[in-house]
Amino acid sequence: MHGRHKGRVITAEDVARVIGVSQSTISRAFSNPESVSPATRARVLTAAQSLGYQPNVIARSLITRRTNIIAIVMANLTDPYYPQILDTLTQAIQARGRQTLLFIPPEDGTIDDTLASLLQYQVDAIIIASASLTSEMARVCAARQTPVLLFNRYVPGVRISAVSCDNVASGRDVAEFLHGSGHSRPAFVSGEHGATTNADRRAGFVETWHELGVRSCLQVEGGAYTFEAGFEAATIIARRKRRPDSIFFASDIMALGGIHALQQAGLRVPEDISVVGFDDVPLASWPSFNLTTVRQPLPEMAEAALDMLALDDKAGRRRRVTQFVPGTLVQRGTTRAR
Amino acid sequence: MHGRHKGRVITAEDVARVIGVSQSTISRAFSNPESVSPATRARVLTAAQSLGYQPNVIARSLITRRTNIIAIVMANLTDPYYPQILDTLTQAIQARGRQTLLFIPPEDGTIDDTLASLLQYQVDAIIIASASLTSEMARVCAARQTPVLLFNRYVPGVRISAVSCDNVASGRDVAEFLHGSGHSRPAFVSGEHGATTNADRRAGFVETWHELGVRSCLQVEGGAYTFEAGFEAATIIARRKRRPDSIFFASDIMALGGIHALQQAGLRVPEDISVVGFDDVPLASWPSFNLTTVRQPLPEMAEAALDMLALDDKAGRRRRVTQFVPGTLVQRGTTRAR
DNA sequence: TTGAAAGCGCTACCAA
DNA sequence: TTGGTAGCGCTTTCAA
Repeated sequence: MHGRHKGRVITAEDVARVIGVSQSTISRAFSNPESVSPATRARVLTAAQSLGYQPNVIARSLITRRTNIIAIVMANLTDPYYPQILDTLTQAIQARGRQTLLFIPPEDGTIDDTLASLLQYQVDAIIIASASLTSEMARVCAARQTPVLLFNRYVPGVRISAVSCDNVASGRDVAEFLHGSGHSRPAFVSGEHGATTNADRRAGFVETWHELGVRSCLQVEGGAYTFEAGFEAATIIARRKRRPDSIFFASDIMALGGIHALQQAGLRVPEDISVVGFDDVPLASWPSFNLTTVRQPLPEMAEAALDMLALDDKAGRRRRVTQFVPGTLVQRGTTRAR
Repeated sequence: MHGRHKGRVITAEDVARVIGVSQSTISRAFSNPESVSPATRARVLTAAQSLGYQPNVIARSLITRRTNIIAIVMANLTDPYYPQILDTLTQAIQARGRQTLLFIPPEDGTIDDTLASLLQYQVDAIIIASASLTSEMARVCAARQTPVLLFNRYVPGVRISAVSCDNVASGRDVAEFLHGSGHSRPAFVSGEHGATTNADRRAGFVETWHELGVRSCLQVEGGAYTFEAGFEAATIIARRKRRPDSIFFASDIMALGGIHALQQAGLRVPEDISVVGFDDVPLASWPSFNLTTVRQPLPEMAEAALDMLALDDKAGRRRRVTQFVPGTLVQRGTTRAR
């Protein structure tokens, strides 16, 4: 008997008529159950069920000024790390009773246009998980009272909320781990140029080796978080006279490309050279890779992000800060003590 | 000067007041520009720009009964094939001026609950790219006039629109290719039990070998589209006395697991045994895998899906059929002529 | 080409 | 606890 009313959508008015109460009562039974007597509520729910009625959340949003929709802006869905982020964030969003609007910005266009069209949808918040945004656009969002948060990155000097893995600390961890297991000739292969993720991982890693008394840390520019970039960087490293005994790649995918290059150059991992990645993407734990890496604390990062957005805080008073969540070194088979 | 009105959101009424026209005119200038004189339209747009006005699409949806939002239901974001689907679909949706609401159904719960909450959001259509749906729920959606489409799967016997790769034909292609390149002892490793994708790939493959006069095609149950399932199936195959000379895995990820198992068993791919996968996920083309596989025509499938949903057809008259789009065999390094 | 007015389905206030 | 009523911001007739 569900909504058999050919084409007509059932409204609260319809339900009200059927059981002889006012439309307001139907509304209250759904949006504020305590304000209706248990008996009435039961009758409403039963009638709604049999008529196939469900509140129209669009109409609700118009008056409450809340859509319960959170936008996620994300390019690069083909990089295996991003789906992980999307999965974690979306599940966290749904766990809080919200829904996810997914935006993939066009490759060429600026993200500002994307954001503008997002704002039309009256989303409650925007989480940007790739690309950045101009300070102009940040101002527009602020004026609209729409909280914006950068996930997995931050923009130094711009006052936008951000949640990121503590990349500096993790870089340190990797350096200390390698040093502690007897390595003394480290190398770092960087990823996307200009990304804070990249710069911070390097900074933590390189500085720590310095503090540990190791003067020279070889640094090779990868240029992108890709298999090919890792491959090429490792090829260069493999050809050096004085080879490093360990390489820290700025991402797992780069590390996998790097390992392939090292093996092609006749080097064994980890016997001849240790390799550490970053992200702990699903592939990293596959037996064929078994990559030592840094796991980003995605669930904690997602929770921190949603907390910062203060979705339930009607006053709209939220902290605008950058929050760093520590990662975890996961030891697998691509490193070994020297 | 963008929307500096502390907290107040700019409405069409505000713009109207500023330039001394009616609110209707503002509305028309945005939703139906031809119905307004060029001069007026220009004034409206200028004023809107400087005030930071943008139409509220929620309010618009309430009256037009179209949200321009399409829901995608997808679990398994960690499997690398699904992000590819999501990416392609979302970009196609955006190219048609719509937005994507992403739903990840809870692992335990039925998809019916998910769909119910989706309908509240008044989405214009629902694309289900993982899991299936009950015929009961299909009826509810039909009553609500919300078109539903299954992507990458179909339910035989249930009248729901569906778009899928032509898995039977691709299974044939693989068989013919292997036969043509001198193989004569084929094996098929199946994936998720009960999935049409799986059954169709097998059917096309096995039947074709029969037609080609090869009686026995070894069939091993993998049970899931996972690395481990492929690994275990290949381990069993490697132990057989009379080994196949080629294995067709129901998915790329399984094939990669299988290759790892074969290599551990001391077999060389493709020298001792050829391997073919399915999907052409990004990893498949990485130099370290270089997997021969079947590429699913995702862009074409996405276009077909959106066409079938007939979003612009106000009459709501849509074909309810299953459409199969042919895939392409991509020859790489895991197969060779015998 | 433009404006006035009705109303989309709901929430929220106030009175009963 | 319930009902009446006034909108939320927009689109869409219908007249002017």
